[in-house]
Amino acid sequence: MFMEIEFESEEPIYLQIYNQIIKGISRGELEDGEELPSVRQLSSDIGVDKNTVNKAYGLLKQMGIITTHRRKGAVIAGKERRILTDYIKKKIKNEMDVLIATGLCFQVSKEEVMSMVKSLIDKY
Amino acid sequence: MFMEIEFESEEPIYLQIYNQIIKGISRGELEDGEELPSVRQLSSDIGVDKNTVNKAYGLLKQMGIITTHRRKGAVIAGKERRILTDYIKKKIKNEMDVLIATGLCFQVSKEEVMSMVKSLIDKY
DNA sequence: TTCTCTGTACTATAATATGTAGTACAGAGA
DNA sequence: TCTCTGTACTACATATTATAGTACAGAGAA
Repeated sequence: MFMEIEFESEEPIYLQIYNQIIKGISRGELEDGEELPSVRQLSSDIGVDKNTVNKAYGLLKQMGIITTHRRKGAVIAGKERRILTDYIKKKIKNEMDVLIATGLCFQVSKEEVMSMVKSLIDKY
Repeated sequence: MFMEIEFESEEPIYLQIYNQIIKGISRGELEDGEELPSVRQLSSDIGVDKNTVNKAYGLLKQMGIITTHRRKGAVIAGKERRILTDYIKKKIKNEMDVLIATGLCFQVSKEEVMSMVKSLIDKY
């Protein structure tokens, strides 16, 4: 599991960690039941504070994406535990809408938006 | 031009203003050369501080979406001035990628993601 | 048992983001 | 001259982000 953190990015570190684990699962690089590095291990590896990693893990746990154990650490939850709630669905739709509107506002055609999305999806 | 602000939202007010103007342009409700309400007017209308509205307008100006004049106030810029920079394109792609990965992580199929995007685009 | 590693919960500090409030100024136009 | 415009300040309060250190209970290995 590689984890690339951009410290110059405007995106908060804990969100970068969160997003990369989400992408890792979607790509199939992280499988159900697979153990993630411990909070202390990962924070040491990428050179950030353990509270920052813990925040990302806490968010993943809250979303039902990982489970945590006293000794085993953080583990990718089974597919059956990762449920798309109305809250998450609404949030995705709303953010997607803003991105589409931004593209259209900058003269990107509807066809170009669709093909951009398709090429992104095809990578998974 | 209607502007609905959700004060309970986790989305900052200045971003809500920014996004709604973007959507208004994409929907064709706001046309090239159309005058936006002044900073003082809009802040009074929606009940927020003028600095908050000014922040949204400043962001829109920086993106080339509006131009400002001493007397006329803020005006929707012509299409030819709204240029999709590499920075914006990269940002849209990156955020779209995260949204897609989140959907896939929660068992939404690729087909469902595509049809969700299509239905959102079709509204414009 | 003892030891180590795990998530987790605290406190504290610092920097940055967000929102509000008030004041002020120069330019444009009636 | 008068009014309205964007804009630039200062000041203040709160929230977010990130770091740092300490501490504790549970799980498992020795």
